[in-house]
Parts: sequence; structure tokens; C-alpha cells
Amino acid sequence: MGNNHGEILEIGDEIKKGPWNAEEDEVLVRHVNKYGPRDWSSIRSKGLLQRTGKSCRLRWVNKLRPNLKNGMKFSAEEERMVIELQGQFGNKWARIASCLPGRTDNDVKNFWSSRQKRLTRILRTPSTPRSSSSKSCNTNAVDVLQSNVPTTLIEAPKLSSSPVAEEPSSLIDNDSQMIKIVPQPDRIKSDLIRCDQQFLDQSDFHLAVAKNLVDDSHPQFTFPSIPDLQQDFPPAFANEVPFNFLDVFGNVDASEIGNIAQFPFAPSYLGPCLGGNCASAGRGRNANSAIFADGFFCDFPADIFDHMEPIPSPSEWG
DNA sequence: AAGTGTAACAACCGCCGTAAT
DNA sequence: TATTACGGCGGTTGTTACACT
Repeated sequence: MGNNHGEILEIGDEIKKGPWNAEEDEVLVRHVNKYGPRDWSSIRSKGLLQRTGKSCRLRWVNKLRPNLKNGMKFSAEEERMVIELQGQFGNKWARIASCLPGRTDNDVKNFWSSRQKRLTRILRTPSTPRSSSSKSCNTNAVDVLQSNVPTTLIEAPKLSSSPVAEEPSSLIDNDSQMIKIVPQPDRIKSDLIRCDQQFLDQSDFHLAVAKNLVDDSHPQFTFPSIPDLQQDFPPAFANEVPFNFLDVFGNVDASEIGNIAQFPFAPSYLGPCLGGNCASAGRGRNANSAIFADGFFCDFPADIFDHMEPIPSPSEWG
């Protein structure tokens, strides 16, 4: 991008790039007020600005348009909507942004990208030693439980904008009660990992999982089934997996977690939410029980995937 | 206080669809 | 019908501010 002062490429009829200044903004706003948000290329042809029409349009749409929520962080409700809509539409940022007043496609895209990077980093962070400057991964279980960060959901990373793929007929091995984890870029699309705070708000669960992970006698990562927030958690979900667990590893190379992994279902110690009675979970969370979802993963040793057993490839699931 | 890592943001690039010629 | 220009969109990159050690 430009130099430190944003003054670049302004030579004769050259196209100017880089950060916009107040004068340029003023010219652009005046043009739009006069002619409407169109004829972007005419701005340059008229000699008003040395910006491309594309650049002008982008500036207007992302920064100068009225009623934008510039500088405002995404609210919990907006966050929830983004996650939900991304699951519904994929990476159709303009479509998603159209459902969020004051937000642009760029806003949504950046927001999603940040979350994706964060989740990816969490999944890749080595357990020892932990990054000395990590802000989100230096917590212990107690810290996590005491956190009041209003993060309510963990969404899955996505790789591409291809249409949502059909779920495999079953991701569950009924015999072993395993959730099959199979990295498949083509189908890393659909749902979200929705970790309701009440699900996370189980200190016993958290500690038990952590213990399980480091206990060589329990070589497999014990992970609970997570209820779907949109379903209001009918008790019958106690033994089902209404979310797409695959997406947790959506953008993690298969080589990093092994080609395939298995996750046993959650044992009963996980508490009433995971035991099936989650009717009160979902929206309207108890602030006192808030858990920073990132911390949940942070407390897992990074080598938890080292012990996962291979399961058949998708072509063998039938 | 300095160094480092991360999140958030701004802007550009390339691709694609569409309308005009 | 083919070509071209334009606008829209998604992906990507660079910069800055901030938090943490």
C-alpha cells in the first residue's frame, strides 16, 4: 500500500492510490450529492479526482455513505447474525451485509476474517510453551470461567464460497459413538460450531476435558456434542450431533490434524446442558456465566490431535 | 520502555456479469 | 455476435493501534 503519508502515485494523469484525504472525500461526497451514487468513472474523466471509478465507488460504499456504523464494533446481535447468515449464504458478504444496517460487505468480511484467523490460531497454537504475547491463549481454565467477554459463539472457519455441501448421511459411528472428523475442503461450508455459553459454563466439564486430554490412558480427545442454538435444544438432542463439527477444522490442513480424527461423544459429567436439557440455553445468556469461547480451545494441548485414530474415508462411509 | 503478536481496518486486485456499442 | 467498459463482489494485503510480556 502507500507510503507513510499516503501520498503516492500522483504524477500527471497517473491514478492516485492509497489512503483518501479529506479533500478527496469532500469532492466525492459533493459529486454523489449532485449526481447520485453512479457514474463513478466520470469523476476521473471530469478531472475531479485522480482516482479510478472503482476506487471512488469503494470509498463511498465503505466510508462515506450515510448511516454507516464506522468505528463501531460488531454487537453481539450482529455477531450472531453474521455467523448465522454466513452459514446460510456462505461467503456472500454483500448479501450478508444487506441484512446488517450500517455494515458494509467489507466490514463483514473483515470481521469474519478476524474471527477465522483467531480460531485457526487457537487450533494451531502449541501448548508448550505458549506464545508469550498471545492475548487469547494465555488463560487457564479458571481465567476462562471468570471471563465476562460477551463472546457467545464459536463459528467454524470457512475455506471457500462454494455452495453449501450436503451433509454426509452420517458423521457418527454408532458403534464407537465417535464423531468422524474428516477435513474436506469441498464441503467445509455449511454450519457453524455453536458453543453456547452454558455449554462452556461447565467448570467440571472444562477441567475434565483438560484432564482427559493430557491423560495418556485417554488417548482420544473427548469432545461434547454441541446443541444447535436455533433448535432451542430439545432434550432429544442429548444423543445427536446437530452441528457440523467438521467445520472446526475447516481451514486446518489435513496434515496438521491427521487425515481423519475421531471424537468420542461427551460423557455424562458434562452437565445438564450437554445432557440434553438445554431449553434455557441459546439467546439471552446469563452474563455471570459468560465464558470466552476462545479460552475453551486454548486450554487444550495443541497435540491433542496427535492421538486421533484414523477412520474410513468419506467414500467408505456408505 | 521496548519488543512482539494480534485485531481491526482500509484499500487494492482480479474476476465476473452486464449493458452499451 | 463480438468487443469493450463499467460496476459489483470476494480475496488479499498493508498499515495502524493496542495488549501483553
